[in-house]
Amino acid sequence: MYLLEARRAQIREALRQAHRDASERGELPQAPFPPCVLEEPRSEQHGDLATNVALQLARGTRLGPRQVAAALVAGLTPQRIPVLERAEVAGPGFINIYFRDGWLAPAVGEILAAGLDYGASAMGQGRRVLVEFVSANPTGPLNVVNCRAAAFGDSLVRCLNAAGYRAEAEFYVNDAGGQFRKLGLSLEARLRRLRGEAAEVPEGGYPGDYLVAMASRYADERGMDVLEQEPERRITMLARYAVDRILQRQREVLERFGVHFDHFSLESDIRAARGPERVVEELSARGYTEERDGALWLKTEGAGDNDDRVLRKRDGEYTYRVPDIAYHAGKFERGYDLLIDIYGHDHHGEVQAVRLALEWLGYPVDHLEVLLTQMIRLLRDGREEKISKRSGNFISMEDFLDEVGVDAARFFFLTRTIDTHMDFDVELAKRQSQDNPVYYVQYAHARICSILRQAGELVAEADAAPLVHPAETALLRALAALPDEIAAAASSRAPHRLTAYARQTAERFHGFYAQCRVLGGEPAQSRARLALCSATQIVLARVLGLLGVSAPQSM
RNA sequence: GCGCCCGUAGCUCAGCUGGAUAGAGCGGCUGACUUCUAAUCAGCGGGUCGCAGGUUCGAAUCCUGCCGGGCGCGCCA
Repeated sequence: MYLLEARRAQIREALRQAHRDASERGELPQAPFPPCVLEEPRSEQHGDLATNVALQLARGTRLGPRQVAAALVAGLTPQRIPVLERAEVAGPGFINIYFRDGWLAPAVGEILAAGLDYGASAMGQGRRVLVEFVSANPTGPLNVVNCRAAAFGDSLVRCLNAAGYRAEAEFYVNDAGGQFRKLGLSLEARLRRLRGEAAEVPEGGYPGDYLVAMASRYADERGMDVLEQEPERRITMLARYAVDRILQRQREVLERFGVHFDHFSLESDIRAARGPERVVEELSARGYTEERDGALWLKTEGAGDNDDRVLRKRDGEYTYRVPDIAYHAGKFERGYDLLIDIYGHDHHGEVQAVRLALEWLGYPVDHLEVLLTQMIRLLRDGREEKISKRSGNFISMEDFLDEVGVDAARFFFLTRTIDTHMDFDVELAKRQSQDNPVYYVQYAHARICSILRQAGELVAEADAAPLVHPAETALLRALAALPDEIAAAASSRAPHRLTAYARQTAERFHGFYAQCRVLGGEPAQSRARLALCSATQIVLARVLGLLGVSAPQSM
């Protein structure tokens, strides 16, 4: 158990004891002891930890909160909590708790012992989680929107794993259906133009330049024979070729971005396994479908959706949502305890229908969490640009990474919650990449590495007791908070908390650095500060690792 | 019209699931390098938390209604 957690548990137990004693003496009414939240007050004048339990307990009684607080404070004694300095009632009934100097020192040893595992917890209890994200159509290069989802999803997976879950990352590939066909047709048109025919990219197809380049490459590699094939066959062949190429390129960019996927699931495999047929048969057998106007509908209206949804079109084809449902059914069958989907907010209208279908198929939909990333509005020098593969107009992830850099890009996206509607000006982002806070954090890490190099000796363990300077304790406090931060980032699905934490920790280190000389001082103090530096280096490297950002040894 | 999301400093955004005096970065202004990396530090200025009600000891946070914006509401994905 980490330091802060141990202190909280100790205090909580003492308060519970005090509550029981006071109840027996008749000072407080008999009532269950509420969940007692102990947090770090915003102002250090309010102590090292504070709680509002007394305010909770006083609710619904005739007693004043301060009176309740006083009864509880009586139980906070140095006998029960050796490190306690004092506890007092404050404001409307808060209990503020002050510890003796040096109470944070043990954190240093904890961190040095744990190394880069520091902050890991068993919160997730080994539960298996599948996180699906990006899942971009394999019909064009990835763009900045995918970049945001990639940064978020990848970091979330890392946080979950650090917090005791067993999380895996999955990419779903829509390599079948209507868009797949249109990709094939678009490539065909490019190939024909190459041969001098006046072919046009079909309506709703993909007019982007990347298919022009791909057509030349195709011709070089395989010639034009494909154009003599039967229409359906050549469309499929070309689409397959294009998807393979594009997916390969997507994987390379994601790799470069530090985003790792454990699984790629293909829609074509799901179709080959007759997943869509099975879904439709099962839903129909259970009475959730209806034939109407030559199509087959899922009866979602009135069940939480504002309309019925088509499953099978009049032309006999399945709508995209059927393989989607089959895919999710398959994910449940694969034995995960929790499924997390990360989609763009433009897909949110589809979520309810898929959830309903899965529920009707008997799957535990409360184990399916759908997180929606908000839209990015793309600006270029203040003017709006439409981002769409189909319009062929977008900023590719590759270009973005070329111009802004991997670390700055990841940090940039991870400072925002996924709920913000971002106005994203590429020119501005490029200009500001020099000012990106990521360098502030990395610089702190590099500075520490420099000190440790010069110290020449490895600090394995040290007596951290001499750390009493305000800048030292402020830094210690930040280091001790990492386990809480990781747990919170994982459980609230909010890895962006860690960018704020990283920045704050770096800030405290820079402050410490400016005020406290590490090398060449009094030996005991110097050793303690060296240990503190070492612990800080571990914490920064750990957080940056969870964010997918590099931790340079020098800058 | 209906659904989801957003509205916090000049700009870009946090605000730990209801706590004490609302924060950061950038931009603006002052200072600090013969000492472990100045990509740093110290300081100044900047706010009717969109508006109006409600819930309670206590609201940027929860509820309702408005106003403004984004995205959905395809037999496209």
